[in-house]
Amino acid sequence: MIIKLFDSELKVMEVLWEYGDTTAKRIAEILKEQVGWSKTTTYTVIKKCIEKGAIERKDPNYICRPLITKEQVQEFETSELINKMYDGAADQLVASLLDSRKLSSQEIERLKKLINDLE
Amino acid sequence: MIIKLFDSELKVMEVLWEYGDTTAKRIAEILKEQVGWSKTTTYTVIKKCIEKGAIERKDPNYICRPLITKEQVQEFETSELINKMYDGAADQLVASLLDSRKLSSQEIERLKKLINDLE
DNA sequence: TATTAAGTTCTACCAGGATAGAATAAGTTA
DNA sequence: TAACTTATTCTATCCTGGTAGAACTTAATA
Repeated sequence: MIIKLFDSELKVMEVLWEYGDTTAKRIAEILKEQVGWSKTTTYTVIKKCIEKGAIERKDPNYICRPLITKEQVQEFETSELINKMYDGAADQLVASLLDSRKLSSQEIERLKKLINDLE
Repeated sequence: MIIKLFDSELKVMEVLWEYGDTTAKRIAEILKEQVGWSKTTTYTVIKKCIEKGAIERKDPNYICRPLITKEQVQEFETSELINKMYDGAADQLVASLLDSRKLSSQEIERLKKLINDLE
């Protein structure tokens, strides 16, 4: 399933991913605290997420449950970046990362292991 | 230098990166052809790029010259993604790429080489 | 120099995402 | 059931990026 989430929607999803299934009320409290959102804002955005199929809310307790994982969104956003900035070539992105020294030596070690252990 | 380029600005920059230094007129022609932009739109966006320091235009021929490279923008956009979606950890992004099978086996081979040859 | 054409800027409109106040619905308790 | 609280939606505003028409300026040419 491919859904483009806006930044505001992402904020709501992140609460769910971090805190697990919970009520709209609770999400509102958390976002009030974290980013100062009014209760209404949170409810509006939750509604959008439900309409988009990113959240479902079933009786009896009206618990909000994410229908997409953080990994799915990561993948989607990453694909967008690759298409927009790297001509669709994922390896160019990695090459650029290695190149730009954005990775610490520990990270590089970890990746080296990852990639060599592949398949 | 850190500049956030909007999508429209990126279009102009991409023309410069691809075609090399050239006149506003030429850029307008290309973007007219490529994406249907009116001449005015192109000029407006070029102006924004100049104000932002992404393009310079010097006498006598009013040639537009990019002041930032595609690589810089790639790096910037990639950083944004990493911060937004991967808690600032670049290696998580790479791990996710390996995981999601976005990379062909050729690409993986190439990366394996790249990473093992590092340092 | 007058006329025309090309280059550039000024200004404005439009769409969409972010945000929230007021209104309404639903649930609770006396 | 009335009074009150809490949950939810309706509607609207604001802001910003994308886009371009009209006006203006500069250059070319008759």
